[in-house]
Amino acid sequence: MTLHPKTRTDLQLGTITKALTLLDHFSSDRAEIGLASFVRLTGRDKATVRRHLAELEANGYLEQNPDTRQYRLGPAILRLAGVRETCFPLRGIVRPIVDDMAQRLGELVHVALMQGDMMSTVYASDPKVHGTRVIFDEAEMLPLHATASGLAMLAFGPEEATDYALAHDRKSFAPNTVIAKSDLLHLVRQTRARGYSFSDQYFTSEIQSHGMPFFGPDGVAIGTLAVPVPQGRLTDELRDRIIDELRRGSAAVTRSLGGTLPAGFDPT
Amino acid sequence: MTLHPKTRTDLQLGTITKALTLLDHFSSDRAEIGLASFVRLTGRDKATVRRHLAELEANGYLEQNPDTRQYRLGPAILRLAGVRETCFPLRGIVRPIVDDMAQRLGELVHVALMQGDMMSTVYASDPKVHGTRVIFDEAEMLPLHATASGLAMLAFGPEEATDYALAHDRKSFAPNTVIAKSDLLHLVRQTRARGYSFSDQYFTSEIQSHGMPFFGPDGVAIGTLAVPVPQGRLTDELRDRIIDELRRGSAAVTRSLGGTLPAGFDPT
DNA sequence: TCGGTAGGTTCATTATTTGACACTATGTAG
DNA sequence: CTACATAGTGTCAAATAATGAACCTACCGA
Repeated sequence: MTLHPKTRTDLQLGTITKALTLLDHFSSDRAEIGLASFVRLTGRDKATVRRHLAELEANGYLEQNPDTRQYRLGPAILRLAGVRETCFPLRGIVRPIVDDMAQRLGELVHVALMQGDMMSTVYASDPKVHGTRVIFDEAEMLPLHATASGLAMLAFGPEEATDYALAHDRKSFAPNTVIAKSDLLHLVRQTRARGYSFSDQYFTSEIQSHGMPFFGPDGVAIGTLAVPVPQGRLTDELRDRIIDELRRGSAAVTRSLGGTLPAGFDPT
Repeated sequence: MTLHPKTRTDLQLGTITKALTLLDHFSSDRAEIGLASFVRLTGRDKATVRRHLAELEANGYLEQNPDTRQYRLGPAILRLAGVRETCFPLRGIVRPIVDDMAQRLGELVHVALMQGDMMSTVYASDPKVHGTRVIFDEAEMLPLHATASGLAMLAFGPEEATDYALAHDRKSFAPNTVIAKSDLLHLVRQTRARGYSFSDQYFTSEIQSHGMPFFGPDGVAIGTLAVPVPQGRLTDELRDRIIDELRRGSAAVTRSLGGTLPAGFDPT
C-alpha cells in the first residue's frame, strides 16, 4: 500500500472527461459557444477541441446553429433527462412539497443536489407575491463554501466533500464570502450544531439565505432545501417560519425519497 | 502472437463516443444497469467499460446506487437539460400547441425530434378521454423506417437521413413493418406527395398513426408531430380531423421556432 | 465444498489522442 | 484594399491514454 494520501494533483483527465467538460461551459448566459471561444475557455488545442465537439455533436449532445456555426446543447440531453426523471422522479417528488412551502412562506424555495464539488439546482419555486424578488438562475452551479445550500451539504453530506472544500482554494463571490479555512470550519460546526445553515450575503449581495439538507438511505445528505430572502425583509418572525418550513420540508423530501434522517438530526 | 482476426465491423469509434454510447442503454425499462450487463450489452472488455463508467460518474452523468452497485443516470444531465430548455425552450414552445391539439382531438399527440438515425420524444400530450389509450414510453427512441414520425422525417428531413435509412438494415417491430427498400421508398414518396405520413401498425400492433413534420429556418424538417390511435377507433372523420390538426400544429410550431415551411409543403 | 455470478483492480503493450503548424475559406470593420 | 476575426481541414511525430488478459474479492445457492 502506498501511503500517498489523496495527493493526486487531481488532473489526470481522460479523454472522456475532457470532452464532457466542454459541456459544462454552457449556462443560461452562454447558450451558444463557438470553436474559438472553447479554445480560449479550455486552453486546449483547436484541432483537439474541434474533434471533441464533432464527436459530441455526432452523439446528439451538441448541435450547431446553422447560422452562427456556434454550438449549443443538443437533444440527446433532453432524452436522457426524461429517462432519468421517469426512473428517479426527484423533481416530480420534490415539486409539490416545495411549492407548498413557497406558498406558505411567500418566498422563493430552492432545491439543489450535490454534484461533484458544486451543487446544481433541481427545482425552484417562486410564489411571486413580493415586488422585490430573488433573481435566480436555475442553471447556475452553486459553490459549496459560499451558499446556504453548500454549507448545509458540508455539514451533513459525505466527508469527502468537506475535505475537498477545505483543501482547495475558495473563490470569493461577494464582500462577505468566507474564505479562510478556520472560519469555514467554524461555520460548518455551527451549522451541524443548530441543524440549519445561514448565509449572510456570502454568495450574492443583499441576499440572506437559510438552508437545510435532505438525506439518502444511509443518512448522508444528498441535497438541500434553501430559502433566499432579500436583505431587510428577514425579520425574526420570518426566520422562525423559514426554519420551521425547512424542517418539515426536509423530513418530507427525505421520506418521499426513501431516505432516513441521521441520528443527530432531529427536526423537532 | 495470437490472432483472432478481428472481425471489426464497426466504424472507428472514438473513446468519447464509446463512453456516451453507454448512456444510450438506459430507458424507462432499464433504469439501472450493472457492470456485467454493460459488458454484455456492449461486447467490450470489462476493464474498459468500468473505466468509462467511472469517468462518466466522476462527471455526474452517472451515479451508482449504493445498494445494488448498479449505475443510473446522474444529476449532471438534469442540469444540462435545464440549460438547454432555458436557452432553447422547444418543449415549452411546443407544449401549449400540442396540448390544444390533444384536447380538441381527444387523442394522444406526440412531438419528436430528429436525433442521429432515430427520433426522440420531446413531449407527449394525453387528453385521457378514452378508456383505451395508447401506451407511450416517452423515453423510447423511435426508428425512422417504422413510425409515422420517422416517415415524415424521411420525406421532409435532411437527405442524409433518408440515405442512411435506405442504406442500412431495418429491424422489424410488428408484422406490418416495412423492410424492403423499394416499399420504403414508395412510402416516402407517397408521404411527400400528400404531405403527411401514415403508419398502419408498422411499429406497434393495433396502433395506426399519422405524422407531419415541422421545419427549421432552412425549410428542412427538424422534428415531427404525430397522432397514434388505437386500431378500430380511426374513422374517416377522425382521420380528417387529425390531418387538419396536424396541418395547423405543424405550421404553428414551425412559426414559433422561427422556421419556414418549404415551398412544396402547403398546409392548405 | 464447489461453481457461478457479480464488481473491481493491475500492468505491460499498443494504438489512439494530441498539439504544433500550415493552409483554406468566410465574414467584417477600417 | 488590408487586417483580423471566425470555422474548419490536414499532416505527422511524440506522448499519453486506452486497452484486455489475468487476477482478486465477495456474494449466492446447491
